[in-house]
Amino acid sequence: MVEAQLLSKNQQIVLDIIENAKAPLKAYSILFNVQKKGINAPQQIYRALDKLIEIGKIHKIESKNAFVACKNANCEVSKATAFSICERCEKVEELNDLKLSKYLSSYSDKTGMKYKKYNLEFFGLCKKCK
Amino acid sequence: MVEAQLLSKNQQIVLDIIENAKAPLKAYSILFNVQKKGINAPQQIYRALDKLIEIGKIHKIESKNAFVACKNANCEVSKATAFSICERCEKVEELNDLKLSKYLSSYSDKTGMKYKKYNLEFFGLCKKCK
DNA sequence: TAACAGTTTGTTATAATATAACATATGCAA
DNA sequence: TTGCATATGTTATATTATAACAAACTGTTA
Repeated sequence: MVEAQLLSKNQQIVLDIIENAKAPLKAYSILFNVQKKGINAPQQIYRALDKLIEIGKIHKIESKNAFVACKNANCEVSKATAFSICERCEKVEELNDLKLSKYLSSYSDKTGMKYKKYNLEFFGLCKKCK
Repeated sequence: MVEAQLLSKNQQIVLDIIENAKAPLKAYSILFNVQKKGINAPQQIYRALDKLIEIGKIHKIESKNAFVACKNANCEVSKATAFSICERCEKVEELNDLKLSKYLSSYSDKTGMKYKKYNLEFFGLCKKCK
């Protein structure tokens, strides 16, 4: 059993905001939302984000420079991530498909290079936007 | 048969630089390299990059904000991209694995959402760095 | 040819994203 | 209670990307 990670004050504030958001949040939009709580500088946001990513609590959506909470229970480390992104409404869902993650985690290319980590982003139209 | 796309002057300059580079290039590093050719502003670079991406001549490595030439002959549109990225030396290779691309292109998730496009980035250590 | 639409270019300015550097404070173990 | 790692606060700056507008070029077609 692994201990639950204790978060610092700023880390918890940032995580709460991301977890309660309905869409991926950008760093500066997080910043504007926490200025009432005494966080004033981008550094404070980015430091919290870095830590939260490191321990797997959130993921960065690279194509959007935005951050989402991890939906996979007890995700301690982010090394295998896959997202579904709607190109119209910008809705983002983390995929949780064991078959897909097994396939990709065990993937090795022609040169025999083995991978420790991957990130996959799918784009299309979600149900509502179709 | 599809006609080869004719590139404008700036588009060709930017493409040449990216094609001759051994690693992904960042927009501003491209800019510094073409100032002798009369290109002075980021807009000119980003416009060329946008067009080159649109027609599939180059791809953006999202995790690095950098650009590489497409290695797949006659790639007209970028809708299925996969890269191998070395975390030590930053070497990036475009994967060209028909099995992988078929698997991902035909992937549909539990909700039945179908995807038009994907981008996959694998991270690890390349042969040299292992 | 002249008028036109579409695209590309050039240019200045600014927005958005992210990190450097340094001083101080806090938690906690030896 | 000292020492160390981590977290915080703060100012400044680097990096990445887009807005907005005017001018030039290209290929139609009236």
